[in-house]
Formats: sequence, structure tokens, C-alpha cells
Amino acid sequence: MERDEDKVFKALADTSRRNLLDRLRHEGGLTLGELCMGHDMTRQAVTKHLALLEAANLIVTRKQGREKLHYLNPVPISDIYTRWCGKFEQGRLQALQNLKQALKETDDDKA
Amino acid sequence: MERDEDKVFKALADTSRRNLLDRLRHEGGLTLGELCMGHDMTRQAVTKHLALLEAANLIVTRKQGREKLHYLNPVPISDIYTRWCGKFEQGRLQALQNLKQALKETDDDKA
DNA sequence: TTGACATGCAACTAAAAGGTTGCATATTAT
DNA sequence: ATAATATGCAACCTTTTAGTTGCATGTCAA
Repeated sequence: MERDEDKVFKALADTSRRNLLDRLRHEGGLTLGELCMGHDMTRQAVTKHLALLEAANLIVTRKQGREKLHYLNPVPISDIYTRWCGKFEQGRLQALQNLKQALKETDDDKA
Repeated sequence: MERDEDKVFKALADTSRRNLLDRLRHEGGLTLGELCMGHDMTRQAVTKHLALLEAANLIVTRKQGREKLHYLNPVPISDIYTRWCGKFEQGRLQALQNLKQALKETDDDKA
């Protein structure tokens, strides 16, 4: 079983895909052709990236005639953001405390 | 050139590594041996995961005798969290607006 | 209808990722 | 010293990923 969370993290792991998301965040409704411009890849490579992003529910598409329009769906990122990063944010102070303590003990060793 | 951001995203892309971070967030200073427990992998596999996490600066280590203690460093996640997710958070409403508009136009087509 | 345009699908290749086994090294305890 | 413990390093294997090329399909315009 592959969790959705995992799909999202994997989708975000590639620079090209993050760039695609950046562009769609800035301007929704771009076609495949438009998304291909300015990338050093073939159209098919971009298609695959978009497929992964769609599978992770990070983008949503709409067919209009022979064109396919792409929209960013920010919800999964927001979910990760609150659920996982938030979890880390809660543990952040504790973790920093651990680190500081560890460094302090290292100093004690030297002294 | 491989950016730090990329290392962090790639490090977060694996479930096992996220689990390791979870454990270190909950309890700092665990040794390699301790981190191996409860994982269906060899010690060497865990070592590799930890190496990636350390390269991404997500964990910090301290050598104590023959043991190696591991600590979560929450800073890079916090950076991503504010810089990249925050960027998306800013674009979130716009993106949702794009989506709603797109769906509306789809309805108009039907009507 | 015919040509041009936008996208879809499939087979293939190269490189990276995740994991293994085997052996080496360093530290602690007896 | 020696044995046990904790970790490090390297070669190797398998699967996944990122990309390619080639061809098919669907839509628009003349």
C-alpha cells in the first residue's frame, strides 16, 4: 500500500516538478505545451512529471478542446504542511534543546 | 550544482527516513543500533539513510566512545516550511481561486 | 477532407536509489 | 591480551526514476 503522503513527498522530490508547481501557482490553466517551454526536456518528459503530480493530487486538469489545462491544487501541500511539518514544528523546540544539550556535553568533555 | 533544498526534499522523499526523523524528534541522542531496532532492514541500510539525512543537514551526530549519537536538526525543515511551503501558502488562495474558476467554466460548458 | 497542431501511449535506455553481503576498524569489558 | 560490541567501508544486485524516440489519436482550421 502506497500512502498519499508518500506520493506527495516523492512528487516534491524532483526539482523539475517543483518548478512546474511554481509556475502553476503563479499562473493557473497552462497547457502542456506552455508548461514545456523553458524546460530542457522533451514534451513527453514533462507529461510524465505532470502525471506524477496529478497522481499525487497536486495538480488538477481540465480538457478544453484539444488542449489540457493544468491547475495547482494546493490542498495536499497544505495538508503536509500542517500535519507533518506542524508535527515537526511542535517538536522543534525539544529537538533544539536536545542539540544544545548535546553540544554542551561535548564542551564538558573538552573541559 | 545540487542545492541544499533539493537534498532536503530528496531526503524527505523516503518513508523510512521520515520514520527515522520521527523517532529522533521524539527522542534525541539515539545510537545507530537503537535506530535499527524495529526496522525491517539491515544496519547498513539504516546507516545509508542516516548518511543522507546528515548530508541534508537534517540530523547532527556526536561520537561518544564507540557509539554515535544522532540528533534531529529541525532547522532545514523549518526553512523549507517557511520558504517553500510559505511561498505556496501565499499562492494558495490564488490557486484555489483558479481552480474554482476552472470548475465554474466547466459547469458553464455543460449548461 | 486534408493538413497542422496538441496531446496520448509504449518500448527502450541510463542512471540513481534502496538494499544486501562481507570484511575492516575502533572501543569497551573481562 | 582477547572477546564482544558498535560502527565504517566497499562491492554488488535489483528496482525505480527520469529521460528518450517513435508512432497513434483527437481536434481545429482552411
